[in-house]
Amino acid sequence: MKNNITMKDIADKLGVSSVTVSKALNDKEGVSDSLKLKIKKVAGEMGYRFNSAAKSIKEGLSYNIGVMIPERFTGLNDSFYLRVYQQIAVHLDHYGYFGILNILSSEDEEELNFPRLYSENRVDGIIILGQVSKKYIETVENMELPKLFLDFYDEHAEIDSIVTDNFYGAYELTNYLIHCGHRDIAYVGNIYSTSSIQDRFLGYYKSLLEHGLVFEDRMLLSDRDERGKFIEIELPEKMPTAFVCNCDQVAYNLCERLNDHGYRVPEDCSVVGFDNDIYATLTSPPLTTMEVDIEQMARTAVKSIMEKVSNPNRRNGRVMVQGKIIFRDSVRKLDSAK
Amino acid sequence: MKNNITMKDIADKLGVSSVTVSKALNDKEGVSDSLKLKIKKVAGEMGYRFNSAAKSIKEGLSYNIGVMIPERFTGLNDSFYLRVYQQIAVHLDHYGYFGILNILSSEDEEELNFPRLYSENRVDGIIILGQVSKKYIETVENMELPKLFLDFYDEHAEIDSIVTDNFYGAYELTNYLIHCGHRDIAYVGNIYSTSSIQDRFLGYYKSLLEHGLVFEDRMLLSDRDERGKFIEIELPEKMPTAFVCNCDQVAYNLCERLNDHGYRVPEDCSVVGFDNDIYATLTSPPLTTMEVDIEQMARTAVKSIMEKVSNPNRRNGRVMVQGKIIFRDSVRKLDSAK
DNA sequence: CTGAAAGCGCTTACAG
DNA sequence: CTGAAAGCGCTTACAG
Repeated sequence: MKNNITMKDIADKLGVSSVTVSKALNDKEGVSDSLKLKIKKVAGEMGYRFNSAAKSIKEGLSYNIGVMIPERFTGLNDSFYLRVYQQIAVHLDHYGYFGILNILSSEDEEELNFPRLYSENRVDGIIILGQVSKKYIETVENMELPKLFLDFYDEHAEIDSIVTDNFYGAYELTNYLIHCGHRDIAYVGNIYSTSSIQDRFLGYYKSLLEHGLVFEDRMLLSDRDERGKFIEIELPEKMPTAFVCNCDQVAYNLCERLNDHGYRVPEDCSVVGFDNDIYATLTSPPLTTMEVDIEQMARTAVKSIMEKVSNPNRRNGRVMVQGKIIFRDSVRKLDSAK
Repeated sequence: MKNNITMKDIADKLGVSSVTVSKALNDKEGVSDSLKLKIKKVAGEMGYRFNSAAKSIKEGLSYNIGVMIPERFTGLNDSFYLRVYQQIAVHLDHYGYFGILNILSSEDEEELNFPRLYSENRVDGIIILGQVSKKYIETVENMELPKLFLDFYDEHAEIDSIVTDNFYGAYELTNYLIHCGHRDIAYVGNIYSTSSIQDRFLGYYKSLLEHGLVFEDRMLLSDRDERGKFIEIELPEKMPTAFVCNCDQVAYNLCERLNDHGYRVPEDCSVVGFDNDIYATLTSPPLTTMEVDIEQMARTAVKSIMEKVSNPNRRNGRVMVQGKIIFRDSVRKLDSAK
């Protein structure tokens, strides 16, 4: 133990009790204003630092929230989750909380180990950021702690979740294309790969249906194999006038491919992406896309987990966070547009 | 307080004392192997979770390390520091530690406030990740805690630091260009902007000197204004055969600019970058560049801070972490190359 | 308005 | 090999 200054030290110096010091420093009632002031002043002078561990042990609260990100989402170009985590940290701060990052190793996920965060009682709640295996979801369910899925959900698990509104987002983007006069619109993505890709496809599909447009098989282009590895996108014989891509990176790949085949964006084909990540600004022209509202997701997640910490029975169900369309120059307004 | 299971509960159940339970669970001496086993078994069955706060208060250690990142480095495309933080978290785990992220708001930096991390005694040490203001460096110096600068240093401050070997990295890259037969090599970067840009320039310069090449003013191209905002790079009248860029993003910008002017990479001009970030793979052809070894930086930082936690007088000085050249296709071997 | 006592859950000497 | 006692720094009743 370093020779830290404690409340007792301050109390001794001023000839009062440590109870009084505690009350003064926490702005509680029962200490005269003048004494409070004097105590705070001396505390400052002595370089007193509050010992949060002592408070924790009394209250049974750590004032930390754990954020678990599966290892596989932390690759080089995958900074999305890290940015979410960062926003979470910022918002936790408003509640006097801190965020502790726990990368979930593939091994622990496989072996269904509890995270150390949990078994050492380091946190008052856990946010699982990024899809974990079905099996591991059960492990999470067994943790006696407020918990929250962020950016994914499980239809069976009784755990609150917060996700981007993929369905509505793709629906809106497709509506926009139709509004611009497009009638032959393709969707790019392997819809069996992830639930977001599938949900975004369904939003696209709903828009088609609502506008009386017929979906044909040739309008669905795959972008990756079953293991998630990107493949070369096969352009259809009869070219659509517009493409809804399941994410910006794929939109970027598509643009490259279109250019290679002599198609120009947006003169010959219009393209929209999803995410508004770095790839959206690397094409020329930059992409019209759906911005995932990271800040809002983080804010909502923090609010939800804090509610659950103060009331463990609180249920918020599945919350959708809406994005917003970023209009850029990758969509052409056809003459047929009204 | 939630109705948590404590060591006392396990002790009562087995008719032993909590001291014995503590010893057993911590694999300390003084408990028979059979009792140890039994205690561990019961602990598991009862879903016992260790209360780290209680340990903290006894030992005066939180088993957390704080990582402070100035707010301005956490922008959209600036995931570098977040990736470093993530690696730090992974390595801290090996020591039984966790990482707590504290974004340093511009306001706190301006007003020279201690981070809450520190004033609440939440961590055993602090890693400052990313350059903070001169003034704030003094504030950091006043914190009575092991601390470490990561990815920057201050010539005056008596604080250990870990940085990429910018100087040697640029030196090596330039050597490589010369080895490929280039004699007229420009450097791209505002050398008054940051110390890394300057250090990289000096490495480039050393290579020129060593090879008897003369540096001319026209060979220094600025890439940003005094406020760090990228500007359009002005190509010199007499074009060099190769460019050393202070980072990949600038190399990317330069390639665009070269293409616009009808120069092809690497046929007409060779280009090398620095960082090996996403921009290095977005040019065509992809860039030969210096990979900053994030993993190594994080590992070194964690090792250093842990040493300082166990021995507060430990000084490691300024440690350089070497990168390695990633060879790709943006450099042409000239015929004059030996 | 002020403080003595008890307790949070654990660990560290020390005694048996 | 086992355990009673004390203590880490704080807060929460409760008494004065």
